[in-house]
Amino acid sequence: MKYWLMKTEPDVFSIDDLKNHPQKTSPWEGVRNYQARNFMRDEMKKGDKVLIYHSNCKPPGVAGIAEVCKESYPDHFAWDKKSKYYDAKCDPQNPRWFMVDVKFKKMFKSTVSLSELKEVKALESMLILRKGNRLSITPVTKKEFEIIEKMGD
DNA sequence: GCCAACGTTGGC
DNA sequence: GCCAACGTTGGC
Repeated sequence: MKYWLMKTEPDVFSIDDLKNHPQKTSPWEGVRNYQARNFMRDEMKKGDKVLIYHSNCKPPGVAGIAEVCKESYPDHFAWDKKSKYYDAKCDPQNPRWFMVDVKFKKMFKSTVSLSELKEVKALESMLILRKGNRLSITPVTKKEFEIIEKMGD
């Protein structure tokens, strides 16, 4: 089993939105970055654990936990002209973008903020803490996941 | 709102 | 294939 961190802007889609979805699941649509796509398409498996990270908000940080409940399939929003994730260069016969579905697991009592994460020595190699990192999906180690989960409880 | 860091685009 | 210009991300 693998561990991941997925960023989302809570104004657009928050962990509360995930919790309130039918069956508490949702497709993770709209990823338009090849590296992040490759993680979803090739490496994310059912049952993998996911830290849900809220970005572009106060405070930024990990808000809770989800898990992968459906493995990759084409992101059909790419050819939905009404979607804000529409990509004119995409051909449904040859999908370019993929997504997985995630299921809500739990909300932290309070968000484990970015500044708190930065204070933990054992987390210093996390990609999310690197300056200028913009990748919206990053792998995390089991240890990192467990430390953050404990911080949130 | 600012701006540094990054990914993508497109001319050459 | 290089790289400048551009658009986006995201913390502050």
